[in-house]
Amino acid sequence: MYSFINKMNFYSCLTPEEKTAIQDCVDSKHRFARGQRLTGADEKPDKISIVTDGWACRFKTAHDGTDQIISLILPGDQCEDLSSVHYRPGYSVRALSDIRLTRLDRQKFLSRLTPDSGLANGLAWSSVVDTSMMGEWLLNVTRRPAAMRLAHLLCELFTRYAIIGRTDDSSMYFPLTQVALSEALGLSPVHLNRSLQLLRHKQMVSLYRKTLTILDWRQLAGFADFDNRYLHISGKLPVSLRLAS
Amino acid sequence: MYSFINKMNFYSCLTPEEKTAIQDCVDSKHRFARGQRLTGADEKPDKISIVTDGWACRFKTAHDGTDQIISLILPGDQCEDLSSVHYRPGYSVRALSDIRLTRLDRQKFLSRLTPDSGLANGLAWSSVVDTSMMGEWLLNVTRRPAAMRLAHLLCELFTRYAIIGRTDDSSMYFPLTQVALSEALGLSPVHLNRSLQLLRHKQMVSLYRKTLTILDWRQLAGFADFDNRYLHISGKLPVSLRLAS
DNA sequence: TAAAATAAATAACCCAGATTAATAGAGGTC
DNA sequence: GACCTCTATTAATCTGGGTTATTTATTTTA
Repeated sequence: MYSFINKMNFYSCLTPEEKTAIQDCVDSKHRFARGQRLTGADEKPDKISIVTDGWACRFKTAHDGTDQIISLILPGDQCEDLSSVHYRPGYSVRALSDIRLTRLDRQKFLSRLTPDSGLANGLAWSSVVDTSMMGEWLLNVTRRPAAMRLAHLLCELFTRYAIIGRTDDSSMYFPLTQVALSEALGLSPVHLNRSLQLLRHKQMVSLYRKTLTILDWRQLAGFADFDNRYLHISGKLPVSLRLAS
Repeated sequence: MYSFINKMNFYSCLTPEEKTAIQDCVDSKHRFARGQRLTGADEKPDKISIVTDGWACRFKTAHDGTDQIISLILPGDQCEDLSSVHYRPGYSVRALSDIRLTRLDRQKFLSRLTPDSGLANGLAWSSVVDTSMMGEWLLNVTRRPAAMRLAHLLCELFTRYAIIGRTDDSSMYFPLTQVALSEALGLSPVHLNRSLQLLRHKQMVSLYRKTLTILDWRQLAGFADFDNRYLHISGKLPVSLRLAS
């Protein structure tokens, strides 16, 4: 649960009481294996699910049966928009690695949300960032050529992972298969592989056995035209990542 | 202002007091000519801008200077996410036709937003729908081939226009140039034109002099794989549009 | 109403990325 | 450790959609 509390605390500023209040909302803990579906597009979630370890994604299935990943869920992220908690979300959620998940009691949780609590503020921020990331995702997928698109996603993920304090120097855990990456980027797996080879040959990244290493952040971010402002993290970033673009 | 009140009333249910309260928040009215920029990506809007007549769009500019339209703003829609009102939005807003715009005083408006007012509820819905539309937009742009993509957008727009009561039988005002359409769909103008010709030859639509006519809704919606559930309009739709796919 | 500017339509050619197929690693599993 | 499955890699070929260019409406402006 710390991952979630930390995230809220990052965007806002929680009082100690609020932190324990979140703990009090914990309903249950679960594990899911990679590939398992957590929620369907038609279900209305009655709990709030938070991934505490591992990666998941929201995705939509197209007319031809292929999936488009519309956002990636890292530790501390909710599986569904909080705002959409009453409605069918229109997307499904799937585990991209083995994951641990904590469910919060929706009723209890919402009752904590007095309008100007730090928690409400943190959630509002988090929702702003979600929307903003989705806009950038759209730009990425429609306007950038394949290798640049991949580079941009890697920059985003490394930055997000750094924010939650899980990067190790210039490396990070990276459980996405190339197929998952291709579903996220709207590319064929074959072409995704070609693009990855390109980034490798240019000595920008290394990706091997679920470990991503950024070999040259400046070059990668420049190549990707990565501008982290859309993540709304302003000053709270390690110095090494500030050289963006 | 009725357009906005109607929209809120569609998603929620406003008391007469709430309706006049919205009126009281009106700060100023403006007109903009087609092509004018209303807001930049870096400005924090201190008013809430609502388009009362005409069309606008949110767009982001890519590395190569081309624009990607990320959502279309029809009469009654806000120019910016309400939730992002404190932050740089990350996109710009541009008029796609001559438009009229009403600005609300942000302070006054937000003070009306007691948590369980009909207005707060309407805004929450509206934000859910915005996010949902964006997800579908992403799917549309990454997974559907050009003609289908265009057909899907036309279905969405016709449905949204029907909801706000501005369609005339099977026709509607449609001010988008082919260039604007191509920016929305992530296609080149040339290929957009080819795709439009296809829909015309198949007798699905006619588009001439800013008037779009749906010649065969069933065929168009089927061809586009259009499923209006993502618009969250459930029962409130004219019978003629319910045959969706 | 003529001239200028903008939008639409079409043709010819090109290319980024898709598709198909075949091979080679890696991880699991019994 | 032999077998099976999933993942990654690479090559060969194809195609949807891009690019460039030209012509023909429409609109707008003067």
